[in-house]
Amino acid sequence: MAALKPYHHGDLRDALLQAGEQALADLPLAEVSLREIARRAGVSHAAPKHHFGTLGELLGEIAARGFDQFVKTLATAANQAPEQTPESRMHAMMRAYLRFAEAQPAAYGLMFGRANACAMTPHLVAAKMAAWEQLEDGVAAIVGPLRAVAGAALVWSSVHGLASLRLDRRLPPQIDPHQAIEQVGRMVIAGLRADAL
Amino acid sequence: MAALKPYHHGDLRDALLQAGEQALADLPLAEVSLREIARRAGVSHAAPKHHFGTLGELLGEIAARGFDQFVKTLATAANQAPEQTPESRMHAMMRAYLRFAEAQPAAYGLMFGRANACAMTPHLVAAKMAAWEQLEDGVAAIVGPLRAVAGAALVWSSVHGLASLRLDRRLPPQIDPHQAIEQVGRMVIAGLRADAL
DNA sequence: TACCTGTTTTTACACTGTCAAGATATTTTC
DNA sequence: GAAAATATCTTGACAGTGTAAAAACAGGTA
Repeated sequence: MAALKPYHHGDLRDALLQAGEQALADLPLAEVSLREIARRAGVSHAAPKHHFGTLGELLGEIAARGFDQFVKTLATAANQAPEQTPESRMHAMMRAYLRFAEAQPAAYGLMFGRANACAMTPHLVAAKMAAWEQLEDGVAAIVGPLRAVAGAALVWSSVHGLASLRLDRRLPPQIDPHQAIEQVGRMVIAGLRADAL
Repeated sequence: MAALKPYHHGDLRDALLQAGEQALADLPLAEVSLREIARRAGVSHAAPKHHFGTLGELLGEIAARGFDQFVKTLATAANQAPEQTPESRMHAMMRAYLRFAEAQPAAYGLMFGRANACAMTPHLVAAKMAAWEQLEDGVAAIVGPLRAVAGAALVWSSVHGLASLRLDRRLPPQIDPHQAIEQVGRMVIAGLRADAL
């Protein structure tokens, strides 16, 4: 149906998001420009303006999609954990978190990195909240609801720290991140249980 | 002695670094441009070229200076810890780490944030290594040298994660970071000791 | 003096995000 | 169906960026 170059793209909004994700995967973040994304989508450099006011909002929407996928990934990881104890589920989520960061470093950078890049679109706010609540629920299953907030801060901090040090290549070379996540996971959970006593 | 506008600045390299640090403190990172720094130093926009090839190297040098200060700050914090046990010294360093990040968010962002911004100048590499070794020594005093690497990964990850979530305002509002660092510190040290058994 | 070397400015280029105005398609209304 | 209104996309422009090359200037040296 679509002619070779119809004036109206038909689904440009989604095409821009996909082009943006692809660009994020191919290029360093600094080179992902509005014009580059438009180029990849085959439209003029000002075409995104109508669908996303600014570059920040476009990236914000991409980050929001990333969070949606992130939540699903962690949920299935927890559900497929070998033993269905709270601790085992939590450790599985931590592993999945690191794998997600490694598999989609660009999206992860947008989602958790310095927020300069993307704007806080409503979708992004909601998706981020969902991710936090998922984590807090998992922690609450170990330490109880009262200590869930602080415990979630520990879990998120440590895994996020490991992942972001890893992505920024700021880990000393002798550290293998997958080995580290095993030990970090054990220690964090031990720390949680110690505090729950 | 210095005339109002001597053609040769005399100490432009250092003046640029200071102007850069000031700019980092005043403006969001995205607005800290080479030209802005040059403007603040009162020189033409191409003057930095000769002292620092590119913007990345200028920022890299600023980051390196940040690491130098960082190492000193953590060392004095450890030495002033109330009890001079390894655990108490480590907890003091973790608190100092968070305070440093809060006091100098821009420098911290350069030092630990996504590395896109600054180039890996030799000074930066060395200063970063020094910081890591300082941390690893502190952990080794708790868990022994064999487990120091993994333990340091845990400590660095968790504190860096907390600090960066904090700076990016990605912590849910009910969390006070100073309260969190107390609990996170306790849990991390408990986790270290549990793993050391 | 004249020359050489290190700094700084000037000028230029390609690129960016965003805006305003125009062109074109789709939808709505009559 | 025709006309008018609206949504979508393009063109062109502006101020800003990083970086490079060439020109202007200062200081030291012979």
